Amino acid sequence: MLKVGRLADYGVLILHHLGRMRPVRLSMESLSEVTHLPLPTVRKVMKFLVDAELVVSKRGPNGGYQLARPPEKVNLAEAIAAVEGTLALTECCDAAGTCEIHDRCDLASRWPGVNAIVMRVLERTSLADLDRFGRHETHIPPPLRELMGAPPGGLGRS
Amino acid sequence: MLKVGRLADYGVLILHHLGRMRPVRLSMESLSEVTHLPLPTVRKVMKFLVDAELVVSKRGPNGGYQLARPPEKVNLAEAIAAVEGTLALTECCDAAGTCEIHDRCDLASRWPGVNAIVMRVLERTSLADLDRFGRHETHIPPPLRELMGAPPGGLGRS
DNA sequence: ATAATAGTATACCGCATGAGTATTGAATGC
DNA sequence: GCATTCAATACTCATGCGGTATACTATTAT
Repeated sequence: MLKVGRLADYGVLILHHLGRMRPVRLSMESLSEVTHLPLPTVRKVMKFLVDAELVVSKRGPNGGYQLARPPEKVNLAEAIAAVEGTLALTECCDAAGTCEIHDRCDLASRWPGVNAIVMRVLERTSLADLDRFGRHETHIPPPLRELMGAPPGGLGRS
Repeated sequence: MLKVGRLADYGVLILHHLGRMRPVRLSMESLSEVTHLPLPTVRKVMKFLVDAELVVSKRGPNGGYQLARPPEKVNLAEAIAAVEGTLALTECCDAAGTCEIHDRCDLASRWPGVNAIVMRVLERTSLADLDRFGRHETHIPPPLRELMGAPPGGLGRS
């Protein structure tokens, strides 16, 4: 189903909210309330986000979390990766992949390319870009348009 | 981890192979051998591919499967969807979604937009395009370049 | 200093999902 | 009618993931 796990989804949701609230600091409890997610779940997610340095935390009374960077500078790829680890469409794409067929598979060398493209789509979509997506229209963030307009032969890094 | 299931991966592998062999007809047993996948697994996958009308089957002696369309006309989105059902990054994107937060979620209306873009990337990448992906370079299939509405004359790469 | 606040770290459970397998049935062609 | 090959169903099993509980540590206001 090509899905991102719920926790990662929650992560994006929380990051997005923190982005809108910046630079206000929000406690886990506040986040739990505003997102309607159970507190223990929020706890779990926040740990990932802190480890990934996407949010900064402060303890004590009046502590809480705030987005480490402006929302334009946080992309979906890193948000998802923070929670779920390396993004990999297939095992072939994962560094720690353990596909038994790998050696004899015609596609083992092809999947990473596909993976890279999907990744870039996510990389070039920021938390701020999310606000521009409506339910039915497909707004395309400028950085993405640029990506796809790249000359044949691939872009940038290889 | 944003992954596609193994069965779907197998599906693409098989479709790709059928594409290269077209219009030769291949039995499940042959497919099992050439892909190094267990026969029962191939059976399972083929059912999905037939139901989705991506391959046509023929029974009896000298029966087998062949790709229903030329490989340029079969894209990754439908290949994956054939095995895994509707592609949906999150529950919000799924028609049959049952997200408890949905009503109160800030992003419920935004995810489908992101989903749509990723989908298009997959839609515009055909089985034939796979051959153009090398391990380390990121070739972008022409239909994909065109997709994002790149201004005429194209843009320099980032 | 102390208490209240709030983040940090672990450890556990149960269920849903998906991978893999086996068996039996139906169609085709010689 | 018999060999061949696909079709359909049903089942097991393990893994992963979502969800939860609990105890601990750090910070700061007063």
